[in-house]
Amino acid sequence: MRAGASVFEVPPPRDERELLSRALALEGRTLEVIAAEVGVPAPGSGLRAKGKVGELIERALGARAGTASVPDFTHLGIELKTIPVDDAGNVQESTFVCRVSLHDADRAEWDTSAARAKLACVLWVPIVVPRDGSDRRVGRAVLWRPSAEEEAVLRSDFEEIMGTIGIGGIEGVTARAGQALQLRPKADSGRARTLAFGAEGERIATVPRGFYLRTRFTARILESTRVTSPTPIE
Amino acid sequence: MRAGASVFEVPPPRDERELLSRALALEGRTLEVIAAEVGVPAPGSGLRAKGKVGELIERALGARAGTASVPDFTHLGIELKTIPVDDAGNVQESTFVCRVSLHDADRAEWDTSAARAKLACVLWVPIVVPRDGSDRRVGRAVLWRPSAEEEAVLRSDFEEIMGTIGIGGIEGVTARAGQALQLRPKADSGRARTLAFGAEGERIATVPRGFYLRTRFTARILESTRVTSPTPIE
DNA sequence: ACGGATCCATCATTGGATCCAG
DNA sequence: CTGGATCCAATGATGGATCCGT
Repeated sequence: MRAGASVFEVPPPRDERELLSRALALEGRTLEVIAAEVGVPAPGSGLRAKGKVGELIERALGARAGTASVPDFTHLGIELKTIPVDDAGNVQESTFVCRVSLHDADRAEWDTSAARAKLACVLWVPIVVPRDGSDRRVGRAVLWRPSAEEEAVLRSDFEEIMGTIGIGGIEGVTARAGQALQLRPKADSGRARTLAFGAEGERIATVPRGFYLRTRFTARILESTRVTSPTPIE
Repeated sequence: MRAGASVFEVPPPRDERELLSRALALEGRTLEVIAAEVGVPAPGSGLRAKGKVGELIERALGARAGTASVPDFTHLGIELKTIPVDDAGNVQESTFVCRVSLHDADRAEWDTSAARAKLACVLWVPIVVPRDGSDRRVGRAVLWRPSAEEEAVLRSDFEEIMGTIGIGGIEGVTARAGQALQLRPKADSGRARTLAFGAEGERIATVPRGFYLRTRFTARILESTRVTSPTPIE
């Protein structure tokens, strides 16, 4: 217990096994309980809490959220993502992946992209949000690496979207493009602007964008490892 | 040309081939043109036209719609269904199959049901409804008989729904039941009533119901024979 | 009441906008 | 400006209601 360090601070996990085992140990605990254990105020529900949950779980697993420029478990090559699910385990939201640089999209390649690096290995920690408004709890964590099929879809989406941006078509790209990966605004407001190029090569100012995983893509990842299978015939 | 008969009257088709060939020949024609050819006023678009389109196509194919108690192509064992689709060929609506007798549902069996008979062989005639409001046209007709898999789904839905009604559970059956076949009101208004039985065997008055095919089930039937495949990866 | 269907208010989905801390 | 995400108004899907002619 050194001066200046919280008595509750969790050390970084030494390896993948330790990280996963810690994450699995959180299953069933409410966010309030976990917050108390790591010594931070409990994140409020709803407003004023975006991003707080992710930071709480990072801290609980030893990522020392918000204290340095080295987030998540970079030393293990693992990305942490919390993901809201309902009582039945259904994924409720899309997942932010990374920002997209619009001004040099013509040189982007999937194999060397930030998107691919972020998605190479993800520790998914479901946050169960009960419909009746009772306390949020942690669900069963899943450590995921894309299958060949999944990566093929991601690559295809990436190339389609970046290709369109690369030829000056950013203004024609909506969140409807992409089976798994989609492009959406990533800014504090719709008035934020960043540099891009138009169809004639002219400089244009447009809202910053980021890649997101569609809800249904993440849903499949979590379903494939769920204990009770809902057997969807359709 | 006999007295009393329309000069435009189409004779009944002699066989399946002739019927299908006539239906395929309608592809691309607008409803207005077909109406003029068979000598009836063009069905209005939207309101005041429910059912009119089906009767127009019946007449154009030789079913003599609305003139007798023998509709469709009973002599060939073929049911005609017009089905609205958008410009891209996407099915827009569910399809009425038949009314359901609620008071003797406990004795109903799929093999001898009106629903199975109606769906044994269907000539689907797509009606293309352009989004821009331009004239409706006939699409490419499809003659369909359920595959073993399709019939298994239909049978399962039928048995589940009729089973529930049979034990007095009609008031618990909503249009959410059934993968392919669903039960919905079939009446001129929500105040119409017919005889059924409740959970204690008591007589109850409830809104008349009918079987309908879900939009997505019909969509698959038409997709499976569509020339240009949209390649849905998901 | 039956047989031909479509209409439309309500619910579910989701694309685009936004929130917070460092 | 970045990394952590959720919010919510507008669009889409569909369950229940309805329309017409015989």
